[in-house]
Amino acid sequence: MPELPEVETLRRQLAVSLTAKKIVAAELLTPKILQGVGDRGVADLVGATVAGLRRRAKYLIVDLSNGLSLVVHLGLAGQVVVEPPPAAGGDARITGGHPVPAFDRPLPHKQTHLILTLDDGSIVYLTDIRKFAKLWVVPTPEVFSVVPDERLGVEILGPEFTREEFERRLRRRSRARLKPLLLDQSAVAGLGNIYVDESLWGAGIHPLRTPASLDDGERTALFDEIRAVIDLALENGVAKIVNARAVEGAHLPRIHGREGRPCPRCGAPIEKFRVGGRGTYVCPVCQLKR
DNA sequence: AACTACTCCTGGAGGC
DNA sequence: TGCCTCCAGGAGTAGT
Repeated sequence: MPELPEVETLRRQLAVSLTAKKIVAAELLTPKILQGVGDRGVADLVGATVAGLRRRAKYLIVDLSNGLSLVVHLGLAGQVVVEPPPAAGGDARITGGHPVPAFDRPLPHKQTHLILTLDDGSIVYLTDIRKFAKLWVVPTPEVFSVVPDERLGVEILGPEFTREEFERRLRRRSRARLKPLLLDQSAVAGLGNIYVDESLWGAGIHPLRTPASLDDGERTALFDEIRAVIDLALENGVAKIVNARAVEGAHLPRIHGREGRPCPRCGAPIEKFRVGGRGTYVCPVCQLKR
């Protein structure tokens, strides 16, 4: 599930709750999620203090005081829960990522793959029902080997995401269909299936259109909508989807996961079809194929 | 360059 | 109730 807004929202919360805390225990319950870079493991995290949290595309980077970094990719169904220390009383769990299993399930459970215990008694749990999540433990200067710029395109929230840079990247793949192009992390980094559908709907552009078919106004609209939908999710809450359906009443998503329901702009029934194997939602009236 | 298929996994939903 | 099939928000690789 987790796309840029979900990972960034999680990063912001973890920055508050983990920074300056020391890791006193680390347990990896599912070894296969740890990716091999050198011989480092989660045991190397013990004794280190969390120096800060960064994000690149959908990767979460936990920088530690001992020169190592823990890099996490939540994949399709990764979830993080931080259980506050018992003494904290009313403090709620911090939760992020895929909402299944329910965040309030007792932890750990059989889908829990990593447990980090901090020196204030709080516990960080990484859960993933599908085991597609990935972890790396690498020296901080080598984080780039996990998240290389040649595989990860322009960062949407960064200063380099300008209209000019976006258009340059569209021009490079002018005959590709927009949906797979926007999903390709090496073009624009951070979008996933939900936010691509939302951006294209916002701009009134059909996912099977190509960059070459867009006029000036459409290119600008698409650029603006990508920023707008990401900002909306960061400010007002991320898209709420459970079992591939939009949660009724949530402000996002507006179109993804809403097959047959009325388009919020024109009222036409939203349609679903497949593009490159991915479930894709469009308003057949607002998003003309042209 | 662009597209498809297949892979890693497991759980939930819907059809019968 | 059970069994079957399909589907799922990511991303890498291989083949056409």
